[in-house]
Amino acid sequence: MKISEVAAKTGLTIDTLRFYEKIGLITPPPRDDAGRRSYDPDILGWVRFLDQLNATGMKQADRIRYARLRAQGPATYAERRQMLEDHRTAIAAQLVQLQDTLKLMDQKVVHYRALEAQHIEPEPTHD
Amino acid sequence: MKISEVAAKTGLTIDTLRFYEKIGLITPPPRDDAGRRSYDPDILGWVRFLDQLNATGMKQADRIRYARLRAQGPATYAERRQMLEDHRTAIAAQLVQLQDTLKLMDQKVVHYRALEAQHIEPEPTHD
DNA sequence: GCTTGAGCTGGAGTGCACTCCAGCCCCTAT
DNA sequence: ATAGGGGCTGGAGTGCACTCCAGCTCAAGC
Repeated sequence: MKISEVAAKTGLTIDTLRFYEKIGLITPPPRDDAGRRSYDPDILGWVRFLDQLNATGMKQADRIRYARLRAQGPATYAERRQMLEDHRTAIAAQLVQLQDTLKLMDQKVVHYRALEAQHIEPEPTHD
Repeated sequence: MKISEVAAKTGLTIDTLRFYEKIGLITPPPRDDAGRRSYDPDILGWVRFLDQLNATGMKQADRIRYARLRAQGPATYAERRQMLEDHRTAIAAQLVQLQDTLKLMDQKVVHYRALEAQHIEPEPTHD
């Protein structure tokens, strides 16, 4: 796959893909005769997984660490599992925070509706 | 309350409190005779609320907009309610994302445990 | 055979949300 | 009365995660 295809299918920009490669989130793909990146389609799943870690608040440094472990193969299974367990814990904490705040939003919306009913805007009169 | 007390009770730093004032998240408190900020304890609830919006992904610009509306009083009830409803929607979306990823973490942890069982690290032998 | 467009590199720039600093003033305790 | 600590201002600096750019090469279509 060309870099533009990977960009289109993952939603990242071409610049971001190259940036991810530079910082070690993506292993450098082989190049074609003209020196252009030629990706294995497997990259799509990996990029989407990275995106999911991103969207759930994992730091770049940790994603890089995970990517490096992954590149080292089976010897790092335990360490990778530990990272995922830690992230699971972080997600659980975020879920609590979000649920609390969701509830608060609902309460406040109800509260504001009551306030709005009391505070009728003085309409411009034309009589 | 002195700024140091507000900082201690909210978890923000003194610098951050002054910064929040500068950008309009906090209305400038009255000053004592020596020109030092003297906060009404009500500030604590407001700061914690801001923190909650922050922790659930609301952008600075939106928090500032909300703070400004709040400072304008009852005339902005409807607009504030709308902002909270929008944020509620955003939170709901994040919840889905987090739940999906939580599930994925669990699956991957199970997967890694299986892989670990198959890949027994060759221990250094001393015989 | 030349233009167009995609891709390449190294490096500079951006936006967000703080965070730190120098140099000053005031109040309190010794 | 003086030394220390807290607070003040305006402005510069930081860290993160990209994002953009100049100037180049290469391959393909007209």
